[in-house]
Amino acid sequence: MLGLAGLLLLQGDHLMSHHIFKNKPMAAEPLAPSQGGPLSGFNGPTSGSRWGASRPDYGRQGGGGHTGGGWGGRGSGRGREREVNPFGNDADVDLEQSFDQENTGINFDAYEDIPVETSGENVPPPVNTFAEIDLGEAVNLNIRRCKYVKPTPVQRYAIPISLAGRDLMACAQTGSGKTAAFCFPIISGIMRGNFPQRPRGVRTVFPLALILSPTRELSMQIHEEAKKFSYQTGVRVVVAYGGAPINQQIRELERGVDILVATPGRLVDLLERAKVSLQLISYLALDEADRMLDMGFEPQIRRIVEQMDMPPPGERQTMLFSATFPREIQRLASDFLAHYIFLTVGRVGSSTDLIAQRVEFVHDGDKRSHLMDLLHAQMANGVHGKQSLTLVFVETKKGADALEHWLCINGFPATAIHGDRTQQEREQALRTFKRGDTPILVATDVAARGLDIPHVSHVVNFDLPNDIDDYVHRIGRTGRAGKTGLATAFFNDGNLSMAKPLADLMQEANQEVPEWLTRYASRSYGGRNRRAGAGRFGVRDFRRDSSYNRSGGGVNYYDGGNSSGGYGNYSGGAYGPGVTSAWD
DNA sequence: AAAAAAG
Repeated sequence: MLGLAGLLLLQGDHLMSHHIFKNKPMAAEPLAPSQGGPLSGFNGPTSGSRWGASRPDYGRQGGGGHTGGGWGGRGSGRGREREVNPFGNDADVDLEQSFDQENTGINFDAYEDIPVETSGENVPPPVNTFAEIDLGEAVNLNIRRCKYVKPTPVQRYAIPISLAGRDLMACAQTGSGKTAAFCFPIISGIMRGNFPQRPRGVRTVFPLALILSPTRELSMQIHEEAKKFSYQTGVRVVVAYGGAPINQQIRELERGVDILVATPGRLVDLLERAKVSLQLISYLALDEADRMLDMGFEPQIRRIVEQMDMPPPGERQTMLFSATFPREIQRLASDFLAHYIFLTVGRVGSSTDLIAQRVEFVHDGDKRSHLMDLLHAQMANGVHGKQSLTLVFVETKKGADALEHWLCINGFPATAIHGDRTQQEREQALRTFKRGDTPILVATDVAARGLDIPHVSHVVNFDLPNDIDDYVHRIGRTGRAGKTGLATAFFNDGNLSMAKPLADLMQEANQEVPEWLTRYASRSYGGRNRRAGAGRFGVRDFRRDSSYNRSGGGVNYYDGGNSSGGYGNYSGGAYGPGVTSAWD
């Protein structure tokens, strides 16, 4: 390890003789403010210098070659195999069109009303268009290839914050466009930054950015997206997760990695094998942080972030994303972030129009035949096949297998995804489902959050979850990208604790609440699902409430200028199933 | 209680 560090320093010093060494995580002395870089930039103006200084250098040599960041570095002797085009063959179709002329049929108005609040010191103002953000030509091209027309609310706020080098605690739902929000600044920062030449000839790799996410499929999805965003930028993205052959992943890593997307368990494994060093991490993004803690990942995450060789807060840029903001996440935020900006994005109010929610009283023994009725009705309506997928959530892995089998022997092409299936089976299930070969997917909560599967027109809560947040996440798998969706829940005496939160949620979403459910709700069982003081945003910056903000600053806290307009129009719906976007 | 994630 010491030898490695020495080698690294040596190479770094060598590099410094030709280049401004802006980004030096290992340096003991603080960075000069004028050098900007992702590690400073806390005081507004310095962030500008970063751009100014790099601009002449920026643009690089067209495709692939670039200075500083990038996996090969200059003059790398490594063969540069052709980068697979993640957009397919028609990548450059429509590139002539300008941003504002494109129309992909997405219901953009759905995003106008979403309330956004920021707090913290010197919050950079939000942008309204991608054109206002200087992400660079290559990334701009990819934004257009992705057919992104304008930034989602979380992107409008988070990207400028991140580009200014600030740490970010963002409370946003899946589907709000988070992935792009943290990927764009990371990619652009890596392209522009000058990073030390990474040592070659050693078996350890030194990524510059790390993105952690709770499930393997989510990591895969982030990887897919990040590859699109970084196409032809020379920035290399590699994914590592469990259940897949580690040696293959190690080989991928050894071919070079700038951005590493990983699940915590596999990353710890790679770190223990010294295949990966976090010494040069300049950007750290934790996605679905609350989910990761729910899953008991806190020890692994703390191990990765605090007990390995990652630069401390302030020397790296950290972005923490979480749908909720309970105490444990607040602790994580104060431990992992430095002078962070707090950003909270309300749920998409208008998307309540996009998901029709139904609840039916079904005894456990009747669920199968009831599901069959639903599926038959769906087929009678001619909605099946690729354009209309049905996602059925169940409580247990065993239940998932059983239901899948039962559907299959009854002539319904179904597959299943859960944690007891092999990774191969899981990926295969997702593939055949997406393709429409098996238009019915039976899933446990492994598929509840974050997964973006186009054309899911019906989510069936065969077994209701015990947590209303999980319900919101599940039904959010439909009604995406401005399309309408249907969510059906089977309710019975086993779901009494869900009666009130479910009835409240549906009411707020302007859904018809069955009279029998209202009756159950009024009896108010259980208290676990109360969402205390959630209000319009569900969460608030806890620093406002306590003595945390000891500097007594807070001058700009809840600075009206940084809040989006349209609160007046926002029709409550704090728990609306705000999970629609074309952009996550 | 169940789910997820390292074998």
